[in-house]
Amino acid sequence: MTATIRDVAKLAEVSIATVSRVLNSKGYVGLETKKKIEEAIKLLNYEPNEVARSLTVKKTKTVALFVPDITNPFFSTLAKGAEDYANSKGFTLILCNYEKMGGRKKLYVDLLKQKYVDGIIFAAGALNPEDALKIRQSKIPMVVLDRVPEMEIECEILVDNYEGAKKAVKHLVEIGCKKIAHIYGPQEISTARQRLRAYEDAVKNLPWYTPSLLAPGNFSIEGGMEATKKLLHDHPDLDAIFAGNDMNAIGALKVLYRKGIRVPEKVAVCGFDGIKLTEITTPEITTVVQPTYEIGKLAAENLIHYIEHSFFREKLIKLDATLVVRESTQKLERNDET
Amino acid sequence: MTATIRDVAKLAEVSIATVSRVLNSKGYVGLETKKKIEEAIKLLNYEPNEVARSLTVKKTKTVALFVPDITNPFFSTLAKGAEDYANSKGFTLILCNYEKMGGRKKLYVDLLKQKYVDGIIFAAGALNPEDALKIRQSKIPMVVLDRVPEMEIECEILVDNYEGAKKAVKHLVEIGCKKIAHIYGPQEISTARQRLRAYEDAVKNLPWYTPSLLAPGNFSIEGGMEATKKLLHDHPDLDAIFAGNDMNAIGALKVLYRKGIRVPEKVAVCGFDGIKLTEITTPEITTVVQPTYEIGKLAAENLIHYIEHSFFREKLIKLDATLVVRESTQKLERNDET
DNA sequence: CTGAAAGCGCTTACAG
DNA sequence: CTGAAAGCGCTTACAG
Repeated sequence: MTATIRDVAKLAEVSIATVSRVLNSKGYVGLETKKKIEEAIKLLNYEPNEVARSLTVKKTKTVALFVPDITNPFFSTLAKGAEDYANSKGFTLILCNYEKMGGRKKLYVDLLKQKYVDGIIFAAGALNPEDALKIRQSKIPMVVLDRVPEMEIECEILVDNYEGAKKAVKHLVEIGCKKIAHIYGPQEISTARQRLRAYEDAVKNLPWYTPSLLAPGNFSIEGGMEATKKLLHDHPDLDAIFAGNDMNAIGALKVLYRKGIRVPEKVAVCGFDGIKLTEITTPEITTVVQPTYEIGKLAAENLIHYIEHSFFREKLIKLDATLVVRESTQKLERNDET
Repeated sequence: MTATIRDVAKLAEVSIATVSRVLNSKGYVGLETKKKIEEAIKLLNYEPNEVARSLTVKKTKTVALFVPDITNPFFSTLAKGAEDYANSKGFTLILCNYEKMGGRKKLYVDLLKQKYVDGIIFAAGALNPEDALKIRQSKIPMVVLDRVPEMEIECEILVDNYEGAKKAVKHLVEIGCKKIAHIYGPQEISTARQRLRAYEDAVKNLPWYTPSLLAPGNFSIEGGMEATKKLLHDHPDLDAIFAGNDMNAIGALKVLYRKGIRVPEKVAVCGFDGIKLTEITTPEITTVVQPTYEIGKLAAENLIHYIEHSFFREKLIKLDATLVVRESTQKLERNDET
């Protein structure tokens, strides 16, 4: 049916070992024989069988990406960054959603190991220590886009969530907000913890601060809506919401709009992540932008570098998040005209 | 290192052939021997090597999903539907973005073939006849979520875009719109063509209709913005926009808002697809909802059924799109109170 | 019911 | 510079 290396060898009148050498440009091959072999390859339209190759070299040029939910724009752009790079290197990317996967997660990793997946990228999210350990034991190289407590990771890519969040809260203070609430994300996720901590550090000594200005938003639109309702109920006079992520901010915006509370005049809103959606809402949302596509790309880049050279180029990559001010916090500042 | 079938055989004091039989629950195996083997497997923590297995059975329990852009919410929820199902069947899903892939597309398919990918799902988008043919020649089974001109596809999943679009335009007419523009999508995509045709059929005999009420929007937010600007320029009196997809509608909304044109009072807006975003904008967008997650799931389901049984359960699956009326077209109807 | 042997399509020392 | 042979870890007829 499809040609094999044996067919090529026969046609070129050489051994399969020699064909293999030219295929992998490895070891010496006479110029003449090389020509003959290349012709045969062309003639037969031969393409090496990657599965057979994988069986002997134990590599598949395949990496897996675990995300909590590909449906979240943050993760889909991350995925795109990773996939684009992987593809450019001849790698193939396996998508794994692990939200509420429960026991499946272990199985998934086992399956990947059985398939000789070369490496795994683990995006931020509930990678708890146990899971991490399990994956670690599988010996599959991984890069992690989140801090995993009490565990040495070979390669992490970390965005400075703390500083990013601090910038956001400071900004809100600077524009004159006097009662800033925070919708926090799942506390098993380190980024959510950092953002919360930055908020607390920034406001704990301010006169108006009270812990009831905190509400959980589960990093989702719905969660953001619930949290906002609760916050407004407890603090009708709040004048700003620092949302744990953009989805929360969008939820907040929605509730505020429904209640007829004007943004930013009455309540300013700031998000985190910098997903594209924040540019299309009305008003557009001020947010702390992460280099999301870049993160995905870097993750793939470092992982593939490891796969090909057996060492990580960088052990820890730190990136900054930058505050992008938009309409949702244009409260007191007015520089429309000069 | 890791245990192989040989280790299991040795420990259980049988041949590897017998181990293979219990592994695949295929062929007769004595109860006693089976027990012994199962114990050995447990003891050694043995897990079969899928790559070796693939080499002989020529199947990998892997499917690929081609999408133009995973970053578009429509495709990410489609991907989730496909991945969830694939995973539930022990399959693994490879993500392929093919937007502007150019020559890469062929290579990608070749690569997948070399890797023994069992099947491909091709989402709507620029699957032009040439590409389709190339893929077809690869003999990899595929399900296509789009109409491919002049080509027999083994399994297609089609949403009735024509009827869906018709419902949308009729709705706009019914609420009293007298000058309805349409932002159309890339005409190499059949769904875009169908939506355009439905619009034309619905309005071509109405007195106000003129072809300049059409503008291309490229199915993107930016494209929707451009188109809207152009339409407003040419027709300051237009009172409704039927956008080719939700991204276009979001773009339209944005431009209208910036220009201070109220939606829906002055201009009604209707989208297509039913991505989640349409629920979070202000106003919420009326749209023609496709069963997106379901489409992804059905695609995976039919493809995997084919892979496992060598025939497609259904050759053609037709689904309906339903109009969901929301704020952006609440122009004349008012049923807040009874 | 079970085993020996061939084979899937490659790569990799090892000789020469 | 090139080839014969072993091996990667399975499955699958074929005997028995």
